[in-house]
Amino acid sequence: MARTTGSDGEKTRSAIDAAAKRLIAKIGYEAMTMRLLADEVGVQSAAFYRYYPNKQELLFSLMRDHMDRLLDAWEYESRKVHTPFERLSAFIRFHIRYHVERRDDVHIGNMELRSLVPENRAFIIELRARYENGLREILDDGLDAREFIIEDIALTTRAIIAMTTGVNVWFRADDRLTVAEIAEKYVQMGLRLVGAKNIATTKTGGQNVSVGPKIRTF
Amino acid sequence: MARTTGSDGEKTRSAIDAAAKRLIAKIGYEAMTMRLLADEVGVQSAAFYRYYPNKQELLFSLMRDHMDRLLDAWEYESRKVHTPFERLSAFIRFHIRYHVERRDDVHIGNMELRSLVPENRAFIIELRARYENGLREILDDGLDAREFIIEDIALTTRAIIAMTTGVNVWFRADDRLTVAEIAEKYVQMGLRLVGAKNIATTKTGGQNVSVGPKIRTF
DNA sequence: GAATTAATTGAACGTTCGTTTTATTAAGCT
DNA sequence: AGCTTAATAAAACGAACGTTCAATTAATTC
Repeated sequence: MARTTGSDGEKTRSAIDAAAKRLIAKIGYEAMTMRLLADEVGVQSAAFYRYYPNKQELLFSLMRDHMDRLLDAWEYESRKVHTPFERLSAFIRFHIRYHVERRDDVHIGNMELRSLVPENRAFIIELRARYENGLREILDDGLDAREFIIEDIALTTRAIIAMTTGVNVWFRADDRLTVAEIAEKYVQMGLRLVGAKNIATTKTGGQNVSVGPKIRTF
Repeated sequence: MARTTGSDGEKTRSAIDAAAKRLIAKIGYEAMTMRLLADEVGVQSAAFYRYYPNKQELLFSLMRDHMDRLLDAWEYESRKVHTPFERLSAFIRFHIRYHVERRDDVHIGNMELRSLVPENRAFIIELRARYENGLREILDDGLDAREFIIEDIALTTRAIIAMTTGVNVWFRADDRLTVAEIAEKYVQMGLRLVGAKNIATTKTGGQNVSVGPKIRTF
């Protein structure tokens, strides 16, 4: 046999991308063999090489595309907000939602950096730094405007990124909380972490009521 | 040739363990071939099978031993502190220090869970849950004693774990801050995250001075 | 409808994988 | 000194790896 009826290059390409994301996220890049990938797509493994020169280029392409989309999405989102308080809230909300909705992409981005050859790895790391800088600028501005209390901006940036990215590790769609609810709780925690002015933290004060809906708390 | 002069089973075993930790942390379990491992140790790959039945058992052994040591170390450390405030501070300090000092172990523990066969994976996940429970109990007690303000204990537990574990991702020994200094900053952030009573968060109040040394702040 | 291009198969390539087998030598014991 | 056990080397195993190649058929173009 050879070309199959109804075969279409564009469809096959996106089928390869989708299958690769699923497989790499599930078992890892090294563990995903070209034959496993081909089976998932429903073609022979040789068909792959019409679309990518090799396995490494597939991984790099998936990771770069993901980072491009992430940066674009945040740039778009960040235009809507202006005060440091609003911007930090928006960042955390955006980060958690986007990451939970694109779990495979994010998981691959976090786990498979080491599977990239050095040149490709450096490229992706640069994009990641650019994304983190978005948060750092918010903290900087909040500090300048005396809206935040932060001892160490670099550390706080990393702490917020790590904390919010961590949601992906344990989140399951059937959890007791929706993504939106979780995001709001993390917004609260993030604001408190930077000592945002209008977040009460005394025992009696309770939580700020100006942000997010009332949510059940287990 | 065969047995080499000066060869010693115990020494070879620990040489294998040490080399495997380095290699797996660096390039990943799947990417570490038995020949790479043997080269790192300075033996033939067949020698490995005197010490482990197969590659999987080596990974499982490394991960289980690490978790056992971690649990023991925290149990020992936790006996020294009693109030929720002290206990949370001690946990964060311990977690960061221990994790930074055993980077390879921790990195393997976080990255290679998926390389374990299901039975082994379940075993390690159980140990991880036990460790996280240690933190959860502290938050529980702090809430009961009205020393903490926490909306959601499960989420806050995960946030603190993620935030502190994240240090391992970026920490380098030649950074501007020592491990101890970083740990203290995270203690501050952690305490603020749970609204610990005697941590000031008003703009004028500045940071709590009762915990940790004064440290330069970049 | 013939020629061209796109998409894929099936088989094979050489290499490397984890592991096993067998032989050999060092160390420890009596 | 002779025997036993511990520790390794060297070579080989079949299986699986990423990738290539030639052949073949579907779709498109003229």
